[in-house]
Amino acid sequence: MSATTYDTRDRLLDTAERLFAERGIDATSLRHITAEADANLASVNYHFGSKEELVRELFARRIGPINRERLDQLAACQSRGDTSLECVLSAFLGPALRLRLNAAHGGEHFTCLLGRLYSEPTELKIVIIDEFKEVLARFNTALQRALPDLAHDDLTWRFFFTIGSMAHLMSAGDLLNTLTQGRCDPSDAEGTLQHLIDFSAAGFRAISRGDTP
Amino acid sequence: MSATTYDTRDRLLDTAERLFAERGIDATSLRHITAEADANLASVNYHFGSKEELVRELFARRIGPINRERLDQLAACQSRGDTSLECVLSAFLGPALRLRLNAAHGGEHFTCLLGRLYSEPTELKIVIIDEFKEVLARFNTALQRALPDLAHDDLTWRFFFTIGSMAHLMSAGDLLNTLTQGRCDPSDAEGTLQHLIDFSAAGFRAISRGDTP
DNA sequence: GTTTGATTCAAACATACGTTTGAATATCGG
DNA sequence: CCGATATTCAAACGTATGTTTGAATCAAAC
Repeated sequence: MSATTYDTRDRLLDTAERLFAERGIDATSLRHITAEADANLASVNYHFGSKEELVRELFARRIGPINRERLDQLAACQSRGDTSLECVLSAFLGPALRLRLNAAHGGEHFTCLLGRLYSEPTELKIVIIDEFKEVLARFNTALQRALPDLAHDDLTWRFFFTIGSMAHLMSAGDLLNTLTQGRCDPSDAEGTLQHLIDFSAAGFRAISRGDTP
Repeated sequence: MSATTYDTRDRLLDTAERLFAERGIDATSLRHITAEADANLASVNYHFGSKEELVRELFARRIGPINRERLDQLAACQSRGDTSLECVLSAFLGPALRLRLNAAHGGEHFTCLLGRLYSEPTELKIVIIDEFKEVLARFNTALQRALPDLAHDDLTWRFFFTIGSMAHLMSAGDLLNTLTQGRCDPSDAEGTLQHLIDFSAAGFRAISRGDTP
């Protein structure tokens, strides 16, 4: 493979990522992508085989690193002897929220795509969720250790709510920024993370009236 | 307009709602909708003018009632003298979460669509958000009244997180049900509402370390 | 029973899509 | 410089989409 190969391939991936985030996957045509990437229409099928494979590769190249960073940070908490809820939440939420800042790696557009994935009906979701399951399991036990008195189902509900807040932040964060005229700015990853951890940690520690009376 | 008119129109709306929820709007063709609704292909354009108008009408017929119910319940809290955070949250979240139960009105499929709307790039969102803005403003002041000591920006962040949890529940609630093998079941609207209120209310009441040190 | 208007229907239209093809071009080891 | 391989390119293919059309069917009023 020559240098040009990688160039076109990566240009296609980056352009597709941006356009998918802006207009949605279905609504973005290969002609649109290749036109903006200064590539030939056939190049997508040459380099990836099909549009679906392009999408798959696009997600794969980002999701792996995020989940690895999550597990790394969780391990760092534990080796540091810090089993606090805040540390676990930071390990889970931080890598995803910081994606927005990785403009150098083009992560800015991907956050939106990833946030939207949770609610999209595509079967691609199943592949992603599968890879996500191990991370979910690990963090579940870490959360249980941080909250030994919380009923297991309550923990599941609250973890789900936290993921919802995170996903909403990723997919609709720009809307929040607009509506508040910049007063709440999700592109400040550390401040956003702090806000979300404050909110979520308190939610996790709430006294449950749900179904354990 | 004869009775048959309404029949076909409503059959189209209901079928479209279900298919859109299952496969997404873009991925659902008029041929698929009309075939499944036992209607002619041209009937969509006859009754609605275009696919986009069908979508618009589909959202309009559900969103109005939800927001009206929200404001009604909020007014009920206030006339009852109950200005508690829980009452406000219940007024906001309840009508949306209960939609899933309104199988009689076909609301079950719409929750998924509505939840997804928050993260979809369609310009349809702008129309919906506009109608949503007044509701948002009313609940914002109600929340401020319930939490007089909370900084305004903190309140905005936390309201946003709450909406994220709600949206995630609506669009991906089935996933939670599957992953927990039915232990966490979002189709039990009242139980779900209680869980979410517990979580969110505690999050609202958290001591902020965000940007007001 | 005929007329009028609303609704359905089969067929066609134009356009856009993802994919394939086969020739042209670039790249690089020998 | 040559030959092999990798990449680009313009063009076409087949299919699916949303929309339009004009005739056929229906319902009810006169």
